Amino acid sequence: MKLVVRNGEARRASRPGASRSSGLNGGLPLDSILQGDCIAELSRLPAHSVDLVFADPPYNLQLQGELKRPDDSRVDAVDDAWDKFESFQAYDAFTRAWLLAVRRVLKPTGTLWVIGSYHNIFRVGAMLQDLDFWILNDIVWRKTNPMPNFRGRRFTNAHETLIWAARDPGGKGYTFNYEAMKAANEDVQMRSDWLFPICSGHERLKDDDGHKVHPTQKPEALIARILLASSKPGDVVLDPFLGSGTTAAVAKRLGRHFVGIERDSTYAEAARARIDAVQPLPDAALASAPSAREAPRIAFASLIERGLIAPGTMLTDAKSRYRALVRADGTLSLETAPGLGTVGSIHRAGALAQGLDACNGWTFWHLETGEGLRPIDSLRAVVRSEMAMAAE
Amino acid sequence: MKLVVRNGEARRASRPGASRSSGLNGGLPLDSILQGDCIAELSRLPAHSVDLVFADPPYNLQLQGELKRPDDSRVDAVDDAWDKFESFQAYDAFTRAWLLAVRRVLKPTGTLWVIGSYHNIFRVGAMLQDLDFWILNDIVWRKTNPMPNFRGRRFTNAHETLIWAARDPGGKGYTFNYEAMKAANEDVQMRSDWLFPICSGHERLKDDDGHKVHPTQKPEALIARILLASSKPGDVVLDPFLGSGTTAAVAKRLGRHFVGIERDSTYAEAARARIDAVQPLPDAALASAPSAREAPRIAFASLIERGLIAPGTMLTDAKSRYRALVRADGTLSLETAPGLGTVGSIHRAGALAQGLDACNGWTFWHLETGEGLRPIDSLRAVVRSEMAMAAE
DNA sequence: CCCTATTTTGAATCCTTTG
DNA sequence: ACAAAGGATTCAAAATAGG
Repeated sequence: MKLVVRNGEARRASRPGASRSSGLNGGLPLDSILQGDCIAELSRLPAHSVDLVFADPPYNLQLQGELKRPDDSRVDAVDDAWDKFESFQAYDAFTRAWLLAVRRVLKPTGTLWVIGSYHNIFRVGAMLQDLDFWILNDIVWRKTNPMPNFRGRRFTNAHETLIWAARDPGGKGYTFNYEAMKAANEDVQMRSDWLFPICSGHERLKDDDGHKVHPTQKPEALIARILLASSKPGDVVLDPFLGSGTTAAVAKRLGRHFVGIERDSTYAEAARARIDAVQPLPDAALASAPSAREAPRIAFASLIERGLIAPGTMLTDAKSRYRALVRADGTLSLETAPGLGTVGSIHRAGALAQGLDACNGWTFWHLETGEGLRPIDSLRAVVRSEMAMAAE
Repeated sequence: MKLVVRNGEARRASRPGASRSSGLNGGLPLDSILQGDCIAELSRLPAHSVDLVFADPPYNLQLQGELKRPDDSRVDAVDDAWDKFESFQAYDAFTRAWLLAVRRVLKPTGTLWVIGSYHNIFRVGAMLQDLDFWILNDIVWRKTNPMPNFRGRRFTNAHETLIWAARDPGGKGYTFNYEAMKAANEDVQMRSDWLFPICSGHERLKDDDGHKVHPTQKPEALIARILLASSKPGDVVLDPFLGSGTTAAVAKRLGRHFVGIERDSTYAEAARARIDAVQPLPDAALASAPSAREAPRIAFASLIERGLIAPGTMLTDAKSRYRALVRADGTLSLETAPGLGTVGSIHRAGALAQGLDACNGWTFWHLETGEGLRPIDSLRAVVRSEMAMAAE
């Protein structure tokens, strides 16, 4: 029997536009929790319908009896039935099954995130590769406050590993919000090692007796970085092992749709209540950092058509080593190098001038103005802002 | 044909006592490089004779085409034949074969370290588990200066992964120098995430043309931490993929025996010359740190790891009344006071020397430089600024 | 010699759209 | 499908060059 727990808040919070509304979407039950076995539930969903999967599968911890702290108190370890497997073979078969099911529901441009520890992550990673997923990064979550090693027989296990993979070999077309990640990291590229505290305090779900609802609840900050890095507002995020609902709660807050699958009714119920209480961020707070890649393309010729630059104008590079003449059709003619191959696009001409294979002509070529040399890219910016004004 | 390259310096530097002398030891060719295929060479060695294996196998990078930097310069990729495999299956078969061969030569109490990237480490880790090795930790080497992601399509790949495993399930009896690691880490447990620069500068081996001898030479600081953490002086350290000889050079410096296996004659020859030039540290610099639970906080070891101060260096106070020897694990050994309790952190050693209860070792101990005595605190400032740069 | 500016380089699975 | 073209993209540290 399938129980679909719809989230009322998610519906109320939905914004206009088909891509942002909740509910059934081509057979995909948006913004809801499917209670049941993840492989069975995944197989009911339409193929190629999900943008991002985040999976926190059982770690298969294989703990050897109970662990005590130096003061003889007992460590509350993960000993739930769902984390037990008879053998590595059994764990591999389970991993293979859910990965294949995930693969089917993923869009061709979709990506998968999996988190694990050394107990299981090597098996998951190898299986991913065997199934022709394409690893994009492995990410290390460094914990600011890990559990110490009580016996003093190993290094403090202070991290967990995430794998980020595209659905298909050579994966192209996936979402990576490079500029946003860079901006969030002091304007240098975001690295593969992330630092976050473990989930505790108010964020940690507790039952009426004050016991933690789920033994391995992940911090929202970790999931938020994942969604902000590799999905867009309105995307569909699926979590096949929803647990306490962190993925869904963060997805809702960040204006992404979610589909959660959870077998355990206690977890599913706690997740539903948690998600209902989430207030989505306003659109303005979700606007992504401007991406040069996604900006509309402008043909150099259109600058001429708009009168921003006249045919016959001479362009130079920043150090005035090369010169090129602007022609009426939007091509450049190199002044210095005579003969064939001296005419071409701004990019081709820049490459030819320097003897390189490639060149971004927008930033290479400059125009003499009253205030000195300026890159022709500044003219492109003028066109883009004019287009933006006209569109409103 | 087997060529055994014996290292003369290693013989001359050897100390009295069977466990520290070089040469054939029950069939184990100590302190030498075996030139040949690692599986063939391993199978010739006596079983259960090695304490520690460090392995840096081919990563199977599977690079697609050439990559250029934004300035159009070409990235010098690892495209050597030894890194190419036909398929994951072929790589797995190779991995299985060398792991089994390593397993045979390891003592029952021996441990194995393997380093890799996401291209291969998941397969290595899964195979380790399949072969009944027992994973103790996975360790993340965070690079202070990784190569950036030039196309802005992924997170900067800023780390590599190491797996530390015992030979047998439930592994017992292995060496872990807990106290030394803790003392080297500001008196808190050493974590599973380590920060080191990549190998460059003077440490990087270059040929007569100034080209790097080996494309993937590892930093000595990384190997030193491994040997200091998980081996004892006099132990036998084996590297089945010796390459430029980092493992052997560090082992010799730290008073461990080494056995290196390398197929490529150019690499083997470069390694031999490198190892010959290594001066082993004096015994006094190697004795293990005392198990003092309440040792004072120090970060002194990081100066050693970063090469700002060499093990074996003599420190004095500002008026040159007391002297102490710097040891590889970051502790000091007082020269004047014989007997027990003369080894400890820089603070403890300073207090002991003066007969006081406490002492700030950073300002007490000085280093002779060309410009006179300088407090070691001036070196800490260097590390602090580096760490501040690397921290998030 | 020093100080500053520029160039080089490192285990990398590194693009997208149009025709 | 494939080929061609547009045009977007780098951080830390060491080595080298210039003043």
